[in-house]
Amino acid sequence: METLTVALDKVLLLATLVTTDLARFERESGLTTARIHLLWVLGAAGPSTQKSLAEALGVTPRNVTGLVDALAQSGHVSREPHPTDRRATLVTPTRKGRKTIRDLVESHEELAQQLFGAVPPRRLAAFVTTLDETIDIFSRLMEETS
Amino acid sequence: METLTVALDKVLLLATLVTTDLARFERESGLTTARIHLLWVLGAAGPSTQKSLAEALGVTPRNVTGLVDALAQSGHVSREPHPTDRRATLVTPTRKGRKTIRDLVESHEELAQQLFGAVPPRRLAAFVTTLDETIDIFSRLMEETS
DNA sequence: TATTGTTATACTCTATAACTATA
DNA sequence: TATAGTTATAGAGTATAACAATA
Repeated sequence: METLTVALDKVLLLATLVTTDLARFERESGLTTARIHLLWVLGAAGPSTQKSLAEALGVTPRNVTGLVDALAQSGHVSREPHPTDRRATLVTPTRKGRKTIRDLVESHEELAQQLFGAVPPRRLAAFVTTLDETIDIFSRLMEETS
Repeated sequence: METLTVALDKVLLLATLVTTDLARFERESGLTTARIHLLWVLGAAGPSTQKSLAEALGVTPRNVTGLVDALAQSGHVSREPHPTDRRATLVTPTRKGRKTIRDLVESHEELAQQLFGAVPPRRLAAFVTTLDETIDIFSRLMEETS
């Protein structure tokens, strides 16, 4: 039973370390977590309405208004007219925004390599497999309790 | 290289799942993350000055004032006079606060068992070992870049 | 002179509700 | 009538700066 607690502590520690790395990107880019998250979604989905961003981020449309205001102010996105729906706007990354998204992807890949690059491939495979099992168990637990 | 990205994605997913579980505790207790964190530290350290809480939590003393105000209002802690330093107060958990801390510890242990209880012991040992390596690498990386 | 905790002020993220323009 | 996005308002967490009481 003690082994179990040790393992969870390590997962929590790892989660903290990953969070810390994201914090570093925030400092360097001058952006906040919420704005980075919006840019990340925008990078994956392409120009989007604020409604769809609100759904993807799991926040209210009002909140998206504020985030887009800030990202427009800092020059990362612009509001473009929707081609067919005059009520809607298409939030679109600017050149600066696209560069930030590229940096974010690179930082993500760099982290993956530095985090796991030195682990022997055989052990890495075992790690991924065990993590898969763990996540399966965890996911079922979450479904039961929610 | 692709395997690396997959592995990091799983760690991020796991971190999200752990966060989700904490959110459940928040809903059930009516507390927020910041207040739970303070209670957690208090449970580990015992009655503490606000200064030491600020250092443990990595926030400003002013912030602790607000968190202790809220936790005192909800009946989880009280401000007691410091026995030797009349400037300082000893933030002390009430009976209700102590119960919440016990629930939090139990929830933590329960999570550990549900998360890892179904994993065969041999695999669990491998998991912990691999995670140790991973965290070593990650920690060194963090030190270099900070 | 240094330290503990407070008041004052401000910014970010988040929410609900009411409203405007458009579909 | 329904939807996209806004203004209005509010609460939580965070910060810096100035200040009081005490060390």
